[in-house]
Amino acid sequence: MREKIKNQTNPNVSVDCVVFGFDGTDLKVLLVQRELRDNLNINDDTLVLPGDLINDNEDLDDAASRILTGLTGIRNIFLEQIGAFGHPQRLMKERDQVWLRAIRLEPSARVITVGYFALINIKNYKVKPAGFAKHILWHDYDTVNELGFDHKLILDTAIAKLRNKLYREPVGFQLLSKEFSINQLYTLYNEIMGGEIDRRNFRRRMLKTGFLKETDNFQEGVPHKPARLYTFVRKEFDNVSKNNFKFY
Amino acid sequence: MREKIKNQTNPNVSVDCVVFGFDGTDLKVLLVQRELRDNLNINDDTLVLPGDLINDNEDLDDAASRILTGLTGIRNIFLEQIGAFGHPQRLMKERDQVWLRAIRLEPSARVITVGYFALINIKNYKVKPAGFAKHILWHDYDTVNELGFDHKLILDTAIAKLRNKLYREPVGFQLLSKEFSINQLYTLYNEIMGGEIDRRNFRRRMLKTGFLKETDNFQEGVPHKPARLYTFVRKEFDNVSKNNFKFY
DNA sequence: CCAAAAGTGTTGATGCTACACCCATGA
DNA sequence: TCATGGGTGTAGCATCAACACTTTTGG
Repeated sequence: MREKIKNQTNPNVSVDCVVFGFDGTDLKVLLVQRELRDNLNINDDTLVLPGDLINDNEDLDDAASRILTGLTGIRNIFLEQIGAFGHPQRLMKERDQVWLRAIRLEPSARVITVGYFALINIKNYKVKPAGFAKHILWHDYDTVNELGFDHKLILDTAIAKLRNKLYREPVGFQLLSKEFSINQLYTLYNEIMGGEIDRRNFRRRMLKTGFLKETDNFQEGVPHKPARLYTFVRKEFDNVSKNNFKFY
Repeated sequence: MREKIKNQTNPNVSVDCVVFGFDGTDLKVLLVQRELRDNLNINDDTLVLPGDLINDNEDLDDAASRILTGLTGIRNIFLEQIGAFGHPQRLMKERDQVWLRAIRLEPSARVITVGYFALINIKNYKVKPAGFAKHILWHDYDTVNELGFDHKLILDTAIAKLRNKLYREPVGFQLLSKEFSINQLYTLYNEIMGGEIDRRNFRRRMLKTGFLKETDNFQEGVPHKPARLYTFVRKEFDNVSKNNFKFY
């Protein structure tokens, strides 16, 4: 049997992470198949967000970092708190309880969770060979249905927060490679906003700001005219942004 | 000696509330002088946000409501979560520990707090006779200095969130009476934004939207031309707001 | 030469800023 | 009649949405 939680774990507070990634076309979310992750045999294919109870001497942000580094190997991930989720019944669905009884010292304890969202460049995340890491998967954001616990609610809150941030802050660049084309940036924004941004106006607005620095590099291996690549210059952005800049 | 906390209280999770009010001129915050509130004798005049540990069967939002209703008598207060604050040392300043030892069963327990902010019309809050409620006070937002625990951080986060919300959502009306003049609305926005909004342009923009319905009532008892009063019509606002409306 | 995406320009409407002055009222 | 805030008007500039066509490359 699996070793249960250690003593310094706080039984009442957990952290869950919504990790967004972008593959050039679609927005993705990192999900965990909990039965596989925890190596159980309870016939449960429920998907959940990666998360864990916090340690008693650990800051909330650090707990979130710990979870993400454990999953992806990446350090210094862009991370931001979504908020606390504490409905008294949030762990009480029967399926969820089965899993908790298998894994927790106090399966019926009241647990408040603190949600975080992260943005990572999907190419920096090495998908480990199937079988070893089958319990982790990049799921299309658009087609996520039910998740375990209240994780769908956390995901919905995360996307709202992301959209909101995207409006004024340069977080989109976290999801792209260091060099990117304007149209990749456009696709990203358009996808996340689920909406109809005009491609031509978007391009013009971005270029006018001056915080995109053009490089001498172009896309390679594409079956059409290769686009010029740009980098994001934070210093320039900070100037522009004082002037109440908006991305869309 | 004061009765200590009851058994069903969760020792690891609390809720703290930032209550903003507006008196027509200045933005105010509701603060508590903790020694007086808890009827202690520990020579401690530290100001803190109103807050409490949550009960184990109680939703976070409900805990915040409970605290506010207890303080002000008002039910159905506008309330919104700010986020969780969980630095491991957040209760460990010596002054804070003195107070905790006097009041808590587990004064050194790790406590994560969830912050909320509320907006109330200052006139709906009956200030009780001094002596009885001296421990509660409306403090000018501008002149708040240090607070106990990490409450200054929570307050700073709250004002940022308020400013952000103010931009797109009609929360300002929560701080005014049902009927208000355009210039009262202007003063409120200008005060909260700490900034220089043009009064005339603000008025024009607000009136153009159509979600302010003019009444036949005017200010009374003012030593100058009485302003016409308006009400806020949410239904109209929802129309306008689909169209990406911004307040400033 | 075809497909597919990159890249470019214009026009009209709208909104915003930055202004200064008169009005109505109570004291 | 004076002080105080209430209320109005305009002109120029900047921004934005809406829209279609040409260019460059790989296959």
